[in-house]
Amino acid sequence: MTIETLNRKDQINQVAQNLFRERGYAATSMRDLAKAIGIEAASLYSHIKSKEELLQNICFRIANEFFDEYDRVQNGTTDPKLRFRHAVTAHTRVVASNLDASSVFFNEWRHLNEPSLTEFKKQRADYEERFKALLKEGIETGVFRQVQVSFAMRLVFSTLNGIPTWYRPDGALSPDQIAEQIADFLLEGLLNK
Amino acid sequence: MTIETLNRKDQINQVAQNLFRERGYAATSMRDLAKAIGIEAASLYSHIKSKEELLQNICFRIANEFFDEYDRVQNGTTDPKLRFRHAVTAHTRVVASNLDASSVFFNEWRHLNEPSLTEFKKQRADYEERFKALLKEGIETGVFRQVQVSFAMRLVFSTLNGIPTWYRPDGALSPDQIAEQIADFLLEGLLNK
DNA sequence: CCTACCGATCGGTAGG
DNA sequence: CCTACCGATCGGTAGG
Repeated sequence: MTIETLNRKDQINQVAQNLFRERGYAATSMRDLAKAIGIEAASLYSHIKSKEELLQNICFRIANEFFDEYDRVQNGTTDPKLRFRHAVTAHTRVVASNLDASSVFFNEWRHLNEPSLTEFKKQRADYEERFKALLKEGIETGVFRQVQVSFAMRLVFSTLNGIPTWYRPDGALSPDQIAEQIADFLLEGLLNK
Repeated sequence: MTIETLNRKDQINQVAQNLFRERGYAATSMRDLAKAIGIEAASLYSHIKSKEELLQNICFRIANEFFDEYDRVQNGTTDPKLRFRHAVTAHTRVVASNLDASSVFFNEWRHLNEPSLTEFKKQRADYEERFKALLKEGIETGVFRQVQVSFAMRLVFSTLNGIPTWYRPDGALSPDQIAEQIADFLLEGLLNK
């Protein structure tokens, strides 16, 4: 594999991320993708195997980033409040640094075929369990209120996974800044107490 | 228009809501829809004008429900904290009572064509402004913390609009119960203070 | 990376 | 509500 085809392959993946996010996977044709790159649709298949392979690459790459970043920030931290805060900022960092790909991860995974679909759901459930464990830890140590763990986990992820719907990297807030503010919001709420 | 075709039309709209939610608008064919009902695809067009008309009906019906329910609960309330709480519970009630349709409203609106697309965005922006006004009111009266209004509004809607991803009506919590708990979560946060 | 092409499927219409 | 059908477009392959 030459350097030229490697670069072209990266370009295909990047443009696919953007189109899948903007129009949705099903509404994006391979001809749309080829046109955005400037080649013929048939030429795409010199670099990739199928349309679904593009979706798989996006979904599992982001899944890996979530796990890697989580492990990185949890390493050595024991304080429940800080552990939760680090998990939130790690997740936010991955989302804010991969807006196209994370949007596809959140919204287009249902178009995966088996066995990828089952594997995807499994990894997502494993990741969610990590956040549930953090919430449980915080409640048992009295740091968090007596919330229902599964319910709180869903609300936390709703907040975090909604980031691509409004965050613009050219805006006033950097990824680290929104990560801090989202953590504050989840921990403190809106009330002035 | 006979009673039979009216019922059939309602049935088409209801099944379309469900399929558009489960598979996405673009990935749902008119043949899928017809098959789920038990008629031929061509027969759908005795009751509806086009596939997009189905999407328009869903999106604008839900938009109207959001406005109507908001107006209903705000009527007469002046306390900032209560006004916000009522807005959250009203929104949650509409979502939890229309899980299929509200999912389509949140995720499939981009498939609307002009001029519906512009009209949809306008109505959504108007609705969001109402929540921003409530947040601003709460901050100015010292009830809420000094959060950035636009940012807080986005986080609130992320939480509320994520409901269809996890809420199951056959679960332990009723729509009114989750509405209360979500309002608590948004106001109080996670910390045990 | 292209031209040429494949069978399948799409939203929708004509006519009854 | 059906049969029969339309032109357009889909993901992908053969062969160079």
